[in-house]
Amino acid sequence: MPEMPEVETIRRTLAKNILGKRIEHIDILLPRLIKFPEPDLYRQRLTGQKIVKMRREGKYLGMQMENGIMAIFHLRMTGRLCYFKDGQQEDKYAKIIFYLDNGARLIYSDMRTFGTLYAINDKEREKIKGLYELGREPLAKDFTTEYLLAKLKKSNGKIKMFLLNQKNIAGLGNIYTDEALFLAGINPEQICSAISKEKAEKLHNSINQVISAGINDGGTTFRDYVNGEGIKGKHQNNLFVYGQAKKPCKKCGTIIEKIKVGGRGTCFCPKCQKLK
DNA sequence: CGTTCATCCTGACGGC
DNA sequence: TGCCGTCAGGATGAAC
Repeated sequence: MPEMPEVETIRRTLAKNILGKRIEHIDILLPRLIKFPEPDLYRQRLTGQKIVKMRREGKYLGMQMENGIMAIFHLRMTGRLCYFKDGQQEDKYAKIIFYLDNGARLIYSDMRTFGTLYAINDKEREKIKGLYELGREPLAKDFTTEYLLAKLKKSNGKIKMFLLNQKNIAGLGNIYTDEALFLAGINPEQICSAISKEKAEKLHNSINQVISAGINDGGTTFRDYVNGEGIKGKHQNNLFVYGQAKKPCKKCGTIIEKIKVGGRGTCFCPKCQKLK
């Protein structure tokens, strides 16, 4: 489940391997994953181009080409983008294959095929609604307590859903949302507008803390996630609540509960995260 | 406009 | 052993 720390780890591990390489040929095994432009034009825009920079915005991964085109990937749930050395066997869910000029391949694979791919110039950003509507992101200078508090005051929904909404904060998913709420001591069903300034400040710090811990651990691997070199993350060993249902809370020993909030599985400690 | 809910898809797992 | 239902979860678009 790639969230910001996972996508950032993929960005870094791919940059090491593919910057300066040229795409010689593209195999499109599942064309419907390419949302814009049409697959033929997608191939045309990227073939022969040199990869000059790797970017990331929220959970979107961007591969900047020398002709100004940006190849954008959103991995959704089970997408993977990995570098395969010459002769290395690809996995069975390979969907889009980029052949590079050193004999290696960059392979987009996806078991559940929810991922989305694009190739846009800088005037076409509105083609990807989720990208240009992204909120500010954790660890960024402009992600302040004031920004968070102002957004919270305007929301009548539950904090869990608020944090998952990319328009509010870019890059959080189910894992880091549950973890941040635990660290801040906030119940996932808490109504946003009722959250105090003090709690908002605590939440702001907790979000930054869990995201940087996730990046330092190279992401969280629960089932599918691997980085750009096919290696699993380590943050699954450092989780407080996500995936810990029926286990004792690491802070107070109370049994961690799992409930549904807005249709999403949600883990929390009923004692550390009391509803106010 | 804000919020909620079903939907896309495949595989793993539990119950019987 | 096999069949069925449920769950996993990011984003989108429809419905309210």
